[in-house]
Amino acid sequence: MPKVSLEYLAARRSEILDAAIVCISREGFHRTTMKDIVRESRLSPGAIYNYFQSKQEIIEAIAARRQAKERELMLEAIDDGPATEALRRVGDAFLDELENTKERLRRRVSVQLWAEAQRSPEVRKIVRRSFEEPRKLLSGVLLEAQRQGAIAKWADVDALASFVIATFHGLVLQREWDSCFSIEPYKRLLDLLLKSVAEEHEAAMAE
Amino acid sequence: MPKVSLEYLAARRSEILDAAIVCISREGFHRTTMKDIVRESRLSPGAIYNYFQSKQEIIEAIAARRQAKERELMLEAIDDGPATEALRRVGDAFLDELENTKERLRRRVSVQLWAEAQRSPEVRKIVRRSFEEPRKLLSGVLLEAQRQGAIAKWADVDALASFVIATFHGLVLQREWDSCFSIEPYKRLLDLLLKSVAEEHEAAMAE
Amino acid sequence: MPKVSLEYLAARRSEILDAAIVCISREGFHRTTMKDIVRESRLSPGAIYNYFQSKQEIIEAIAARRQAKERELMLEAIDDGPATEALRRVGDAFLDELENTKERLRRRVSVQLWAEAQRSPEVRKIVRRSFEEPRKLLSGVLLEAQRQGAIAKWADVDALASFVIATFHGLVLQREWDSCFSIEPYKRLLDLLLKSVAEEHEAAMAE
Amino acid sequence: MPKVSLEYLAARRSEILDAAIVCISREGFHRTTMKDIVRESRLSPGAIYNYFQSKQEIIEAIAARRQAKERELMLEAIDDGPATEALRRVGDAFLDELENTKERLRRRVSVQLWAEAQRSPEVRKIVRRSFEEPRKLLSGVLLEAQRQGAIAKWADVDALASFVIATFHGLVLQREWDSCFSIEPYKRLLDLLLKSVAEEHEAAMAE
DNA sequence: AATGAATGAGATTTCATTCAT
DNA sequence: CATGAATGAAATCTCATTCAT
Repeated sequence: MPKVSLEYLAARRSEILDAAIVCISREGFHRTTMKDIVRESRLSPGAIYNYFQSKQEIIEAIAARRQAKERELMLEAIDDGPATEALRRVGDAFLDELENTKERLRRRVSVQLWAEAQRSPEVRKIVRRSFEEPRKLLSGVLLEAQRQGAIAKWADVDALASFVIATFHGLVLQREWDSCFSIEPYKRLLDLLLKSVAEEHEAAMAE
Repeated sequence: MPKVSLEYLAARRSEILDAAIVCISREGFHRTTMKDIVRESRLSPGAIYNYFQSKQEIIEAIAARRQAKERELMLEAIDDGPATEALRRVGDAFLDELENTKERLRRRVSVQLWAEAQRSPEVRKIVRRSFEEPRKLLSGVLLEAQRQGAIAKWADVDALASFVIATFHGLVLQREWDSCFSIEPYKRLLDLLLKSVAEEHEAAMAE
Repeated sequence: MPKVSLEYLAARRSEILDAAIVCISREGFHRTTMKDIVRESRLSPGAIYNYFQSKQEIIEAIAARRQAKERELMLEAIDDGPATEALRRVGDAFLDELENTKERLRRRVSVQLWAEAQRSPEVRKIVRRSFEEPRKLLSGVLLEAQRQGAIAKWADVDALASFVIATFHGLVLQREWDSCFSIEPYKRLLDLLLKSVAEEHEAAMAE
Repeated sequence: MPKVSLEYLAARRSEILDAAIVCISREGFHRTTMKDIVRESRLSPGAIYNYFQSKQEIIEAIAARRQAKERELMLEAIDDGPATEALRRVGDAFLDELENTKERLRRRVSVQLWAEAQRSPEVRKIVRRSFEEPRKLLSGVLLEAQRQGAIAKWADVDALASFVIATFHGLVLQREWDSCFSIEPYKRLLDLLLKSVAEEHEAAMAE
């Protein structure tokens, strides 16, 4: 029987991850030392190692938590109205989040995750899931929209889903470095694209 | 005055960078040790430090070389025909490169550069340039296309340039992790978008 | 006055030592962590620290218990028959034990005690006693045997006692690592030695 | 091509082992820190790790060097005269060494090796060899002595070799802890044993 | 210029021990 | 007395960098 509740343990774990995210968003994963995380979390090295077996496991946990969160966000956006408008809702949900300060912190960490995924099989597995799962969810709802006539028959909904997600990831990067960044123009171009694939007479994607 | 020619020095520098890229694409920047680069370049630590003052300077040089190369590639694509078709040429040039094996290696390193840019001001400066310069070049040629009537007056060419570049960066990431990745669908969607902004009667971006 | 009986306390102490012996025989003293002992004893760290002030105290207690046990074993063997046959009885008692599985576990720990005695004064004191006391007991009974004429006058019973004990310790080590180990030959050689020192006409040890 | 000669490298390696032996003989293997060895060897941590991959590898190298040295010592003693006297020569060689100050240092480390052999397969392999090889060499020369008639036909030379080695190992331990230790009595008892197995009429070991 | 052995600061991790509950 | 989460000193090992040759 545990001395403290499972909730307590989960909360502590989460606190450590929060502290780690702050550090990693500042200095990157590899320049963040365990000492940094110790300081930020106001715990001791030993305490942290009671919750995570290694520094590597921390970045994996961050990746997993992130992936779960994004999945949730996307499911909410998808289910929150008619399928015909789902893509717009998803776009708004994710794009609006980009302006949120805390979210920007997490997006900085995402870039670190991408870099780490290139060498860590564990992180790669999770990052890969965070690419494929949203694409499948989006594909699914776009297919439904297509059935309902909101998207033209000739459109390739899988490609559309991939395209939209790729654009979003590119925006995450631009948000970081582009000095004159603003969301609005992207929304308009996304809308424009949506309208294009809605038109029956268009045949660009047909084969 | 140097004992060996400047060409010799530049060639050696370049060799070291090539070796470093191989290592970094395998293990990431921070997990790549100087020893790794020494082994891959078949030089000695001392030799490498004759060409670069630090490991950090190596990643900066990689970023700079990369940025110059991309600039060149874009200039070529832009200048290689009528402005009205420039975006298509640029898209093809960059997208086709994604399938090139050596290029994929370099793109893996790009992800490392993005991660490193978050903490190193030097790398950030170069990465930022590699975001902004292509955007300006693209904006310029799109503006020209707009003047020539290939793009509708109401279209925001700056946003369009940013959008296209964002999409491309997202593709670089998808190329890494998405198992069922293929370029063709993206090209079609890009074409579709181009056609949308070519049509006078469309007013989505008007204000 | 204690809340629980002294017997209970002693039993718990003993249980902890048993658990520690299992761990130490597996991984050695220094590679055995308190966590290991906690797991093996099915207690908690705090509980163990109620019975022992430190990990060091545990190894000391093991040494002391071991020493007491050996003393007892030797006293039994000595007192269990005529002095003239005592050495043979002692030899049998200890050698036969070497085949006992549980005893082998303890003998493995003995080797750890020897190693630890080299740096810990406390352990050294006990280990030293476990060398000297048996030697004195054995010397005493051999002297008695000599008085009774079973051992020749010229024989150095102290040296003989030391010699026999040294051989036994060497066997403990061989038992560990020698693949083709068997007790019988040693018993015969011991007998042979005994007969040699029993013969009046022999003068090898005289000077 | 190496910057320095192979001899230089071997000498450095050996110096490190010497330093380690001093430390380990003082504090035992596990209480000896790399810092201790660094201090004693007047090198830096990094330098030591150029010669050994880990602390564990240091103890293994010590074991191996020790084993080689003992082998050499035994071969010398065996070959240095008639087989009929070999056992006496071996006994003298090893026993006399016990009084040597530097050798005592090494013998203390041997005890640490025995303890470490219980958990490290690598060390165990070497320690095992250091038990079995001397036994075989001794058996061989005793067999030759037996052929030459110096040892009775009925004697079990394998057992005799094992017995002698066991006794020696026991002495190493007694040398450490027994306050009134002296070599002479052991030599006499060894001689006595030798004479016993030389006599034809004795039949104790016959079967 | 090139070499590569040496440096040593600093990183990650362990684990004996404590103490609030 | 028991619990087990927390502590933090200290251990092992790494690796960017230097410098005598």
